[in-house]
Amino acid sequence: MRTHYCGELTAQHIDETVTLFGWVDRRRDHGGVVFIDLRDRMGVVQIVSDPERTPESYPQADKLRNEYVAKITGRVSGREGGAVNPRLKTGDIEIYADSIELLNTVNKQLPFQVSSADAEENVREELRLKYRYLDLRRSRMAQNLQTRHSVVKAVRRFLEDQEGFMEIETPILNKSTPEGARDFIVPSRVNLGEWFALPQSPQLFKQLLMVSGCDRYYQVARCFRDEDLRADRQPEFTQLDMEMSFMSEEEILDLNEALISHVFKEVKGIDLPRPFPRITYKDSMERYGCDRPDTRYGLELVNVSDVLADCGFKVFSGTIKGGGIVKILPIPGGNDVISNVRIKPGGDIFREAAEAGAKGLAYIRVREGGEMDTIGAIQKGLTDEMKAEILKRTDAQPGTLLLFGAADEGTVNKSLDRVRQFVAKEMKLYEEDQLNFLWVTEFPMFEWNEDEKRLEALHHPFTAPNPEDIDDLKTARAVAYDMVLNGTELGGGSLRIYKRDVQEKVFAAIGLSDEEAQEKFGFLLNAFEYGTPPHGGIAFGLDRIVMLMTGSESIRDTIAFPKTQQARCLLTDAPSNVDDAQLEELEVKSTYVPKSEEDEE
RNA sequence: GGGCCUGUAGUUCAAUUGGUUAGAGCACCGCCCUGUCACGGCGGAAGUUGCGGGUUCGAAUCCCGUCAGGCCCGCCA
Repeated sequence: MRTHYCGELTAQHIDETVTLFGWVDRRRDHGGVVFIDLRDRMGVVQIVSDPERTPESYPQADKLRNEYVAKITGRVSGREGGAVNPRLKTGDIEIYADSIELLNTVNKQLPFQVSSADAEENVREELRLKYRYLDLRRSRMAQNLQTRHSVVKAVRRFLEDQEGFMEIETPILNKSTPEGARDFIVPSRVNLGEWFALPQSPQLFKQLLMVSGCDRYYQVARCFRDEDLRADRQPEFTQLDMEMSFMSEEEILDLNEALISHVFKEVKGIDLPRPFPRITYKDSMERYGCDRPDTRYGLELVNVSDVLADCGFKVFSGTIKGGGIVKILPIPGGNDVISNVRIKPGGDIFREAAEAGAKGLAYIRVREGGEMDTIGAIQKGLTDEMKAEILKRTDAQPGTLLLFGAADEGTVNKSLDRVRQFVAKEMKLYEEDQLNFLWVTEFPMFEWNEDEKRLEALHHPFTAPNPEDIDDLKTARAVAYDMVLNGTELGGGSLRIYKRDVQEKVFAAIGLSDEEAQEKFGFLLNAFEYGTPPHGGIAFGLDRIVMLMTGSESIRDTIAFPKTQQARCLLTDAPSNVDDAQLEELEVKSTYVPKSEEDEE
């Protein structure tokens, strides 16, 4: 039996006889003495074998190669003087191998090097995913899985042991819901011609659990969305899903700050300052142009529409008269860092703005004494009063570069937000290890969907409207909140509607007829008739949290077996064809025609 | 659906910008070496340059198509 993990041995174990199981991370053969770095999921320890001190094990030690699997029994021995390896956690000790049992060999050339000594080498992700079992042996990925586990463990300890939450599983086979992302659908053999959908979130079930009196529910919940993939989006992902009854918004935010603080303390040893700062959605859009601002740096946007409404520069005044706005992104020190070439068409900063829909980027360079250096048309079009007001509002100092966005509000916000993030990254305005948490609150209930010419729930249609705004639902604020870390949304939630009449009004606002509402959500409306408690909740993206905590660039590096951007599993080659017999039994037939055959017809 | 990037030995990268036999580190195989820890030394094997077509006296390099992977837009309540 194994007595210890390789990576956990220390000087405390000196003179103990231990039995280890692991993989050969590296082998150094000196012709008489052989050193083997044996690795398991806890780390690496050095094994020593030579013909004089360990004659029994030496012939076996000679046969070991990279990634062979071995059982090793031996005595823990302290290292002395220069033999100590301070770079290794187990570097104070080594094991003299009394016996080495070779349990399995590697029979093919390894597709890439697994050893932690080669960790800095960037192996193609395609290969890593095909041989994921080898990739997960590598130290970085093994640590990511460990961190993920530690986060979940900390969440469970906090919610269950300190706060009385209960984990309850909700169904994977569900009724398909309209609104939101595309569903993955599953045919029912028992009910031919009918379909299940995989859950996009356990939203309705967790609300029904509140009706059931479960009071404080959580779940480590797998969710499915059949949409295109990104670095931070997989078709199946994991949410830390919570719902609680009889709690105010304030109490829910406080509990969740405590939860996240607990996780960072347990997993990273970091004490987060509390309470987390808050900003309303409205303020966030005004000051940052987005609803999940990165607050590690300033660069706040300044609205100058009222100042420039009547200015002589037609691009500004015309835009404002046409219902648009003009905002400034002031960049202190930007004059020295950002050349005109980069702001004009063809430049990298222009491109950032243009990709968000901006047609151009007007600019003013603030010089000594508040002199403004800019193109003639702006110079002439602005009065001295306007210039003074701009300097005042932007608090611009000599050296500050003012970038202007002039368009409809959405385009201005989107483009200046992009430029703001781009510039901050390039000017290194923040430290990589900074952690700026933020609550964004008071999201609007709805936004206008131009394509479908109707209101759409911004969060989801079960979100409670702010009681102050109940008279005009269409423009109402919701009691909804997002937790943001360094510009990434970690999670979001809301108080929920728990009265039938309010829920019906919200369905009506998004254009659901009574019949549709009844067909899709009748069970929920019905439940509201039987004593539903006031309740609310939140859901965190576990993959994203782990991504940020491990410094990963993609959530794929936090998931054991992720899909590629084409939504394929390179390891198992899913998805794949199924037998005709399987389809016949389900009375399902594919109408898909491969592209090549289409052309032939 | 769209834009951009990548694909060369098992692997990570080169290849003087279209010019001789496509090179190097690590891995692999063999020999040597008793204190290394990215051990060292000597030698060896290893390539349909993703695939298909084209331009050219000549293509890893240029063009077209295609496949795979990645980043982004759309999409993701």
